Formats: sequence, structure tokens, C-alpha cells
Amino acid sequence: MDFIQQLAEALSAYCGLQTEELVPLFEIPPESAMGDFAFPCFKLAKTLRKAPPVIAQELVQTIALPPFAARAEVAGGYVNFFIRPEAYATAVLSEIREKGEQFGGSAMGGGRNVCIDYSSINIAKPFHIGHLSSTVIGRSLYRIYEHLGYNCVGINHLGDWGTQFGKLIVAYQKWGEEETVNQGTVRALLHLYVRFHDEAEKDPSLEDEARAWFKRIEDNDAEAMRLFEWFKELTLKDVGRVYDMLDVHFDSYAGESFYNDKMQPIVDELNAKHLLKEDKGAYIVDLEAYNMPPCIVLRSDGASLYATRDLAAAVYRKETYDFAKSLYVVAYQQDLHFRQLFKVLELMGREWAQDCEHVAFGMVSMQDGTLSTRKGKVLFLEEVLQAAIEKTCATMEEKSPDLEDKQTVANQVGAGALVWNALYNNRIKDIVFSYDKALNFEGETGPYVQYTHARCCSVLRKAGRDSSIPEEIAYEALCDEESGKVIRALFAFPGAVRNAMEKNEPYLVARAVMALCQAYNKFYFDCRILGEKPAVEQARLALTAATKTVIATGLYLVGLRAPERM
RNA sequence: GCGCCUGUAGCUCAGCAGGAUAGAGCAACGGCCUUCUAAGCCGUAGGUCCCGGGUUCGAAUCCCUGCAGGCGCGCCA
Repeated sequence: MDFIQQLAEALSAYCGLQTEELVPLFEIPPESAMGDFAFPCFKLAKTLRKAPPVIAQELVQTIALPPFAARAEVAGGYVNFFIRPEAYATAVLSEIREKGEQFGGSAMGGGRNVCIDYSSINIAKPFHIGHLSSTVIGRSLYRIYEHLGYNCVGINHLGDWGTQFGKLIVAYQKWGEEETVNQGTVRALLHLYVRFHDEAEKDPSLEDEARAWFKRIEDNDAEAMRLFEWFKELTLKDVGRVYDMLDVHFDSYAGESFYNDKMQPIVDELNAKHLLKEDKGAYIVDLEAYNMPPCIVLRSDGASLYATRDLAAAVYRKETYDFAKSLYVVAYQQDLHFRQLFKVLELMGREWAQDCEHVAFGMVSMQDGTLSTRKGKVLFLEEVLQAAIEKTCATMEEKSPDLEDKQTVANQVGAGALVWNALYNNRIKDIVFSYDKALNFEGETGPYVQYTHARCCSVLRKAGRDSSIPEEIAYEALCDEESGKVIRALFAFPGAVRNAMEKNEPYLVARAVMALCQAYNKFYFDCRILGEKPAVEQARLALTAATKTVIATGLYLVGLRAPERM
């Protein structure tokens, strides 16, 4: 698997540069017919004071090719290296045989902790389509970091504090019933919340009542706390259904209320370090020197704010988990907030502020406008999931009516379509939600990948094999164009995983898995597997087993289940 | 007004730590199931890489000026 490393060593002798300097210069040519790896000579032109094509020519004539390389060709200013196909196949399949579903993983994390704040839902508010991004990006990063040897702490930073709970209590006491709320759960709470805002427009005194009730929560008043805890419990139970459907889990549910008693020390510290400044009655950290608006730490009435709470949370996480990295998977709207937060931490002398990162993602909207909880204009994620599952059921009824346990597979594929759709692009892109797109099962979709996995399983099953790769393989049977492309796609997978971690971009893994599926489906169409000569059949089965294993790993890292039949 | 982000095929996007003829999927049109899952495969058509400068042997990619859109900017979270 270290082809580039060895080619670089061979080059090093010629040009005098260190192997490590040469390795990153290598490229994959745009077409496989041009070679497996390319070395552009343009950068050497200056130091060697020769024209790139001349350097390329000399390189080809001078260097001693490692045994796995068939030949090197000059193409303009490039040297193109051709790897012996059987050497390529041997290297890739051997590594997958050894590592199995750990392929693409490593121990680079060294067991260090990574905190990942994701999903972070609001209590008493619906889990709507807009929460999908944070939930699945965070979960995917969790799995990618773990794959690379980190120990992750998944944190659901619950939005369980704020005046909205006062509003909710007022609404419940005026218009709610215990039974209705217990049955309707979050939907019922949402109705109350929406009604509060409608009525408050006519009668502003309701806002005062709400503030008074919230004050009672802050003061730990028994009745207020009972309702507050009840709302919280209802929401977590309700949302738990969606988390189960998505197979998402958390290590901590320490939310906003958890930090109530942890903010004072932060304020004291800011004060002691002379970072706090009084301004119009409020206390702020002036960030003008850093071209940012001030960070408000205390309101003029002395109450704490979002930033205060997040400062306390950041410090708590460092002290509790001693993280190597702390990620916040939150929409890009909060970009300024996080830049301020990290800057204040830095000013407090917390050097680890540089290990904190806002993993921002784009907005989700509907074709007819943005989502608004206050107006009750939301699309419940659970409804979308149900629709996806129903569509999957219908498809299966048509395509594979005899399948056992259709419901389980439908859940996996339906959820898979949504999750894949949310993770297939660069995080920062805005998404206009459409059922047509989210429930598409053809082309570059989750079901396509799951289908390819099931197809591999089917071939192996018919051959009476499992996904293990035999020691002895007729590698020369894997030298055709189609097999070669599958091998190359498998080879590219580990780099994609590392890259995804470094950039906190799950789509890099998704794209690598997609490329593998496309290569395999082409191979499957062009190359007969079962019933070929034994040596050929066995080699192609081994390639199928390797593909199945890597697709399964990729699906896991992105956050989808890998059904064996569908 | 200031700040952050985005602009590539009809649509959704990849490519952007500079490199070889700018790639996928969807939608459209045409083809492939008496052999391993057709949720698949193949083909056709479709592009002033937002405009203009600059850096470079070389720019979709880096820098600057515009234009268009999204988001944010003191007591919400």
C-alpha cells in the first residue's frame, strides 16, 4: 500500500530532495490509461535549472524502479508510473484481508479524546428536518475519529434553559390538559408554544407572566420544576424514537441547565483577568481589537447569557475530558458566536482554545420559505422518516416481495436515503428540502450504495462464501480494466477517511464509497463471476468480498446500516 | 454600513494545500434483464467554471475590485 513512498525513495536519489518532500507531490492521473501515479516535474525545474520535460526524461532513464512498478513513461512534464496490476491487487487485497472492517483505520488518534457537540436539540420543541444535519454530521465524525484511533465523547448539548419554558408553563396552565400533552407530546407542546405567541401579540402581559414563571424555575420552585422536568422527559422520550430510527447515540446529555452553577467561576476569572468591562449596564469582553463585536457575558439585570454558558461548557469539557479536539457541529449562523467564544477563551489564557472548532453547516429551508418554530411551520423529521420508510416498502413490494423481515430493511434503507442525502455534499451548502430529492433511491444515493453491498452479499452467498479473503489468489485474474478500477477505488479509501477527519467533512468518505460502488457495478456488469474457471471465479469472489467489506465500513462511517438483502 | 459564507451543465453538486482534454448524479432522449439482485449497466445531448484585473511556465483553483445570493452584527439561543 506504500507505492508512493517507495517511488519517492527512488526519485530521491536522482533529485536530492528528501522522500518526505516528494511524497505529497505525487498525483493520480486524470485517466487510468495514463498510469497509476504521476510525478509532475515542474517544481523541480527551478532547483535543477532544467525544463520539466527534460527532467522527466532523465528521471525515467536514471531511476531504479521498484519491483511493483511495470514502467515509467514521460508525458510532457510528467512522469507516469504504471504499477503491475497483480502487485496492486496483491497489496490492496492483502491489507483488506488483514484489517477487515478496520481497513482505512489507524491508531493515529492514540486514544486521545475528542468532544463532539452535535444534534443539541431544544426541549419542548420539535425535532424537525433542520436538526438532521447536525445530528448526522456529528455522528459520522464520531465514527470517523473512532476509526482513526480517537476516543470520542458525543455530547447532546440540550437546549433546556431559557424564557421559552416560562412561556410554555403559562400556555399549559391557560390552555393545556395533562392528558392531551401526554398523548400529543412534543406536538402538543408546540401547539401551546405557537398559541402563546399568537395570544401574546394581543395581550403583552403574557410575556411578563412567562418571565415570572421562568424566574420560578431559576429559583427551584417545586411546581415550576415539576412542569419543567415533565416537559423535558416528554421531549427526550419523543426524540428518542427518532434517534432509534437513525441509530444515533450520545455519551452525555449535559445541556444548558447543567451549567447553571458553573458560570460564576468563569465570570470571576474574567473579572480577575480584567477582561470584563461595564457597558450600558451590561458586562462585556471587548473584542474590537480583533475586529469583532463585544461578547456579552452578563446582561444589565445580572443574568447570564448563551456565551456565558458556552464558556462554562468549554472549560468543563476541557477539565472533564482533557480533549485533543472539541468540535461544535452547529449551523453557520452561529459563526460569530463561536469566533467570539474561542477568542475569549484564548484571552483567558486557555491555550487549548485552538483545539476548539466550529464545524459549520448550511441552512435547511423549504421551497416555500424558512422553517419557523414560533409560527408552527415545521417539518417533523419523524414524518419525513416515515415517508422514506413507506416509499422503501413500496419499492420492495415491487422488486423483492419475497424478502424476509421487510420492515427492518425498509427502516435501514429509508433512513439511509435521508442520511446519505444529508452527508453527500460539502457541509457548508444550504439545502432546500424536497421530498423528491430526499426520497430518490437511484443514482448517487444511499440506497444505491446499500444495494451494491447487498449485491456483493448475494454473489458471495450463492458461492457459499463469507466475506473473508483467501490467502492464495490468482492475482493475474484481476488485471483487466474493470477489476483494476475496483482495486484503485479500494486503494483510495483510507486516504479519504484521513482527509475526512482532517477537514471534518464526512462527504469525503461518502464520495469514496460511491466511487467504489460505481467501479464495482461496472465490474459486475462486464465480468462474470460465478461459473468462470475456478481460479478466475475465486479471484473475482475475493474482489467482491473486499468490496463488500469496504462498503460496509464506509456505510458505517457515514452512518448507514448495510443490509445483506434488499 | 461592517463581518462570515456561497456562485461550475436545465437542476443538485464534485473538482479549488495551482497542473494533463472541467467530472458525476438527477431531469431529457436512445439502448441492455431465458446466466451472479435492472434500487443496475451503456450511449446521446448539455459549460463565457458570475464579470473584470493581477500573480505564475500553467488559474475553476491563489490575490484584488466589482456583481448576485445566504447568514450574522449588545443584553434570544
